[in-house]
Amino acid sequence: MRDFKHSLPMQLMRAREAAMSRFRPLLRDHGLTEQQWRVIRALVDAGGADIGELARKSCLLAPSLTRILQYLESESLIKRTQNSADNRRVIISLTAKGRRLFNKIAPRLESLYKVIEDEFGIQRLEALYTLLAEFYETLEANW
Amino acid sequence: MRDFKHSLPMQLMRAREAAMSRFRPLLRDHGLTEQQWRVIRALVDAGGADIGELARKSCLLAPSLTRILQYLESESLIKRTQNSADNRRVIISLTAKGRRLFNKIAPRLESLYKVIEDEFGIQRLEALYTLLAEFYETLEANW
DNA sequence: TGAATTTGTTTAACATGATAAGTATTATAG
DNA sequence: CTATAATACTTATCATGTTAAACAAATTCA
Repeated sequence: MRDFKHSLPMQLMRAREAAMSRFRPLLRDHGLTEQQWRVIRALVDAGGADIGELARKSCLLAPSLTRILQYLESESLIKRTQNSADNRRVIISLTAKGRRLFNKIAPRLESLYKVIEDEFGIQRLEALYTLLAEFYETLEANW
Repeated sequence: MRDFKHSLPMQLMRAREAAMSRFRPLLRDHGLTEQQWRVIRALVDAGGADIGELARKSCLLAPSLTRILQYLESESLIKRTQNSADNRRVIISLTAKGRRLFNKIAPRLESLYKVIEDEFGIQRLEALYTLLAEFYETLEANW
């Protein structure tokens, strides 16, 4: 069998962890987990989205997102609006407090990101992006 | 700020999930989670290892590994041996039952893996491996 | 030697991952 | 119309992720 270290899911995980271990402390300093941050960031991008869309954008499963939104709402970082056209749907958006938190964290994360760009090189990073995008598009297309 | 979809940890996660979603059902059919499988596979590779080594090889945090080993031991898939030279260390190894389970699952996973190789192309897959390895080596070296 | 430190592992607590099942609302077929 | 199916979301349950702290055995060092 293939060498264990030569397992793709493993390699992807290691690479991700190498990057995240640099970002997590900053998020933690602001009382956020990585996943809570993904939700906030997706909301900035979308400017309001129903929960299904938010789950796709933030790469979270619906049950996880449900719990995360309960917490973020309790912290007044997000708010819910009912969609009158479809009462099943709930529209989520950031509060002013949520936006302020984003604005505080985003530039610092960006700085950490630039360090990685410098260390690894923008060209190689772009090559990696491209391969990764092609990879999951290939796999999802043929499924 | 960088486009959200253009976030490296996100891309790595998507790619990993695209691959894992093909493997997980098989593992599940055999009553194993992805992480339990990683431990079994690491043990086949190492043929017996203490918990720290096992944690590194399987990319699991010690607390997770502790719980996983408790489960695998309750299923008689692994066994513990005390290291007489250092009573803090516990040596973990597979039981015959554990090895049999590995032998049953491994070739089927390998088949699924080959499908991915065919879809994405071995060359591109190798290129991806190389970039990923370089990426986390760069990040860990400078940390 | 023996107090202080380090190392290997486990426990605790809370958040998330993963699957299945439940609930309410909307869409669809007959 | 209305029984049925599909959709959007939540709840439930168990396993793992993450951090901090506890614990015991080994090491260091005054």
